[in-house]
Amino acid sequence: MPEMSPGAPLSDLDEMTAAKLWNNPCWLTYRLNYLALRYNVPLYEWVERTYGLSRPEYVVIYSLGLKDGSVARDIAISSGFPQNTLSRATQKLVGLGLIERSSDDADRRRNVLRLTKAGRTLFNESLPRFVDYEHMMLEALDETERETLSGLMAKLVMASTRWPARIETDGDQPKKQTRRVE
Amino acid sequence: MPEMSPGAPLSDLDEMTAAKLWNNPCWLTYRLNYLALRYNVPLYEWVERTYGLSRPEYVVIYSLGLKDGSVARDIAISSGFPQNTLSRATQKLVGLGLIERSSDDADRRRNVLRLTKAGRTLFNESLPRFVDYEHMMLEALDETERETLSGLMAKLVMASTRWPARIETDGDQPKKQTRRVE
DNA sequence: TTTGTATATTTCCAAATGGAACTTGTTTAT
DNA sequence: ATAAACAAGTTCCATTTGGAAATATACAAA
Repeated sequence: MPEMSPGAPLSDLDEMTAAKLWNNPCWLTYRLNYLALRYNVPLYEWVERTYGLSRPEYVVIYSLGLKDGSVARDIAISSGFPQNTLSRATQKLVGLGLIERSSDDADRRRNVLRLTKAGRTLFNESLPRFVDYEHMMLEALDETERETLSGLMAKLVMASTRWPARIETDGDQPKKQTRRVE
Repeated sequence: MPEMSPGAPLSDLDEMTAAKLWNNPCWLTYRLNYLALRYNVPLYEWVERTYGLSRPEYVVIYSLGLKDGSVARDIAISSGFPQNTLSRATQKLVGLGLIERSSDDADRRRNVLRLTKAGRTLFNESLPRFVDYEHMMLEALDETERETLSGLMAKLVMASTRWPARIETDGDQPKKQTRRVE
């Protein structure tokens, strides 16, 4: 179990953040969440301010930018947003003329989603902000380190299909004395 | 810019997830979000089911478990939840007898939060689930790789204090043709 | 002092959220 | 074939959320 206690540069972190980073049995997952947050918050705030789109709405645009002609369910699975949230998001984006929806002839339950010209333009125009911010994050590492990090994270992702999506409750004592109060 | 196209084991990923993982200019941040989600969803669902506590409520418990005697603001900064959400969470936890709140005599704006015995018990009892899940995630790596990953993520975290919390809008064209429709 | 600014927390409220039920279409089993 | 099970998407609605204003305290400057 690796542990790091860096010398100087944590001075500008508050004590609790420092504790969560350097003195946390779940070092990996806290760092994952912390770094994800540092990225998501400024970028999605920028999207909201610039285009008036919420995070799930932009996620639809981004997802179709990477793989056009998908269905809402694919976006739900790959993004973690629930289907009804994405249903609302696609409705709004159709209204804005950023995507179009056409039902799949082979299976008419499926609504195939595609970027319109305007949607593709928005994607092309906004993507560099995301890429630039990520590049700035990676400036802390040299090229070799970036490749190492990419490889290690890829290993985790590939292993992730074997991780349980649900944690079972202990069969024994229900132990629910704190449930339901109010 | 590293890129990975692993041979076999992505077969059980759907196509859009695969595109986001292996064909995404923002490989780092998508993997961060993906791995964080894979961890957060099952664990916080388990917490809700087992203790009836929401994610921000449990975050308060966890934060105080790592650093007791903090104030709500420390938890907000280190967790990313807004202060009013944590204010509500602490109120509920006080009502449940899991934490206690006492105003700091030196600065009476500050409400110092501490775990009660029951809160400490809940923390001690639940922590192993989080630790075990993280250990399971790390089984994909050997000890050397874990240390490398820890070090690389620590480098990013230490650099993060220099990342902007807000992305400025281009001074030039306002370009807001998609704002406000409905 | 007094006045102004900053900080910690709470309250207000309009909007977003997501679980569950529902609709429509497809597949499987008998 | 027909019924049951399943799947994609939507709607309903009670709850949660978080931005912004309000409150209370502290600190700094004139």
